[in-house]
Amino acid sequence: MRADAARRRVALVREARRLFAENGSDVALDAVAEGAGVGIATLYRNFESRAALVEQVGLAILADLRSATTQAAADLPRNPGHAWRAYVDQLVALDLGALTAALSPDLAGALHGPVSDAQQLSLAAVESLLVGVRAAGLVPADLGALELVVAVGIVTRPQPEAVRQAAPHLVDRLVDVLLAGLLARAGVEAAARVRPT
Amino acid sequence: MRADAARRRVALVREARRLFAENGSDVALDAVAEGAGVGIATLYRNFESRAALVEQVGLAILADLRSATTQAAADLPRNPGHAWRAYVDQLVALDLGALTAALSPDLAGALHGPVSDAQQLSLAAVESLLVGVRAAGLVPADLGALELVVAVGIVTRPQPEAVRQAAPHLVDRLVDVLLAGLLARAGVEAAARVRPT
DNA sequence: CTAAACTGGAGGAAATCTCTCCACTAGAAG
DNA sequence: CTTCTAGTGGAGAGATTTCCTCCAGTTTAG
Repeated sequence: MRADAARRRVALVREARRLFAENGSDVALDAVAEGAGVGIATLYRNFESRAALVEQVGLAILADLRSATTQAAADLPRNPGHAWRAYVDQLVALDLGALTAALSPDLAGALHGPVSDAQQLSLAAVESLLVGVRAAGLVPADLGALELVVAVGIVTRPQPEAVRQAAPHLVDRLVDVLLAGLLARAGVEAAARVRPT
Repeated sequence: MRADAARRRVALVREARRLFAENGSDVALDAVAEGAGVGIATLYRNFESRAALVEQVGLAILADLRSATTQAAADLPRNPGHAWRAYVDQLVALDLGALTAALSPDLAGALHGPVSDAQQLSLAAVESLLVGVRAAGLVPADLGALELVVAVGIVTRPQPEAVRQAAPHLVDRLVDVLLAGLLARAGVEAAARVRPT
């Protein structure tokens, strides 16, 4: 494959990811091509169907999720509180909204196949990270990996311009409050363990 | 106006509200008419333009918001914790997602006019409710009315089927955790007031 | 420099959406 | 019950959007 062709392919996936996260996966393919600065023909040559493009976007996001998670797992023992907070911040920047909300209709048909495999790997990583996080008392015992990922996806789904303007930094605050809430719940559990009824 | 005509008009607004909340305000008007069980011509006779329909949906939601808020304000003195919780649960059932997320692009042009007036009234009501809620130590002092409304809108925006299936009851849990987080933050503030640094 | 890989975007086909028109249905007043 | 008229539904023309192919021309690698 020629070098410039590969570059264009990457640009297409990146732009598709951006647009999917912003508007859902039903964006016009023409818009993806234009946004990536390539002709529409190039898109169709690289991705046989819309589903193929969606799949690549899904894989890219899952790969990022997995690497962020491994990183956090390595940092956790040193400073649990800080590592956990930094991890969640990374998740926020990850277009999980695109994965869970926008892509899921298209990915539903791909319950088997590479996306599903990548998803299992990533979720397993998150789950094993959560073992340490729970032990550190940062989240309640019943917080699951899938639940965490979907929750972050919901909170960070991009909002229309008017909303962002009406309540700037709202997402950051929401994340702060959520983390505080998880911590509080973990605290309640711990107290119950120490002094059982 | 004939009685049956009025009934159809209401059905149209109700169906539009449902569909806007579910899919954003760019639903096909044909779909709204069909969902309401009336012909497309009836829709166009009642609402001159798409914007007129959107406006009515906005007014309906804002009216519900306001009445829920007044109700809660009346209940608050008797039992703050319970009233606050019940209020938030009501907000969750209110299609605020439709108001903030789906409608805002169309409503942006209506910055003056009936929708804007209704919004100011409703937000003023929420603000005055929050005075009591803050005093009861249930939320931090800097939680604003608009922020609360938009936050609930974000969290309750409807999710695609696949997401709902992957993590059922997630929205309920999110709301629980959020309330716990707000409470915890309010607690921190209170502690700081008692024992200032 | 040459061959082969690769490109862009015009444009036809297909789908979708908007909105009008008018023959008809069914409330309401007497 | 009859009559008058406000109100109805849905076909379909026209406008818009999206999909996808085709090929003359450009760019890279060797």
